[in-house]
Amino acid sequence: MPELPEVETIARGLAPELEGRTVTGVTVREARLRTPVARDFAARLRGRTLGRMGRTGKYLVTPLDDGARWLVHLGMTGRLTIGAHRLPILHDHVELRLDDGRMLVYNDPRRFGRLDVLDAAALAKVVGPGVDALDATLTGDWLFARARGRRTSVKALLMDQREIAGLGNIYVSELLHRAGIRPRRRAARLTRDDCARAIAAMRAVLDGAIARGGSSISDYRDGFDRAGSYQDDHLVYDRAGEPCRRCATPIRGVVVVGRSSFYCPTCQR
DNA sequence: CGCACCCCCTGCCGGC
DNA sequence: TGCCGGCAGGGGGTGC
Repeated sequence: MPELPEVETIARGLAPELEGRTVTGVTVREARLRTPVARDFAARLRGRTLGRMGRTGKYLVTPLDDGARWLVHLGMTGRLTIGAHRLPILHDHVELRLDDGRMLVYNDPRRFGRLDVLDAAALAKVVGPGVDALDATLTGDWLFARARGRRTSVKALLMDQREIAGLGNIYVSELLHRAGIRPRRRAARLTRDDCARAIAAMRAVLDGAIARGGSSISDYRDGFDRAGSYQDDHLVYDRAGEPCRRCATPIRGVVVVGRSSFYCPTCQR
């Protein structure tokens, strides 16, 4: 579910609420996430004061006062919300109580997410080498260089978190439409100009989505349990058969490297 | 190396 | 109406 704009929205919303707060209690109700919650998770978080929550790729990262980092990945259906104390509801797997009387709840029906407390070295391994999609060093020339000699599709390259961290299925479809590039195009066949347009489109799409609080297709909610609205601005994602908003050609839905993909056969080549 | 395919899970939707 | 198959925004592993 959550890609960069959704994770960024959560981080921006929760950071000022959490900074300086101390974790007074932790309850792990269900540890069987995709990566199981470690046995000492609660012990490593309890009593810690939280620093400023940030985002790298699709990970939420919060520094702790002992030098470790609290890490959250939302998988497909994870939600991390702050609010008044309440009784647990279905799929409330982890609960953090704060010294201001509120609590943070991690709810995740599919349990594909991850919660961990890691030192800097372990965190770097988990997060991987990918350059964050909003990093200013990403340029068309950078992408052009990374695409040289690659036999894979442009879609697979852009979705590869070891290359660019933060893009997922929705935003790759959206940015490729704006850049005029079909998702199955071989990465190595991108021109320098294609790459420049792709990077510019990526920034425009991500900035637009963040401004709208992310896309809420079904599950996504921000840190205050509010939906985003960028799904109303989608030009191609999940619009197979509907008219292209630029040229009215029916949008095509195809499968590329195992993921549903959407493009306009007229606007994209 | 790249990809198809499998897995992890629950929920929802469309077809019958 | 009810059941069942297919599919879903993520990521990791295997084997060809």
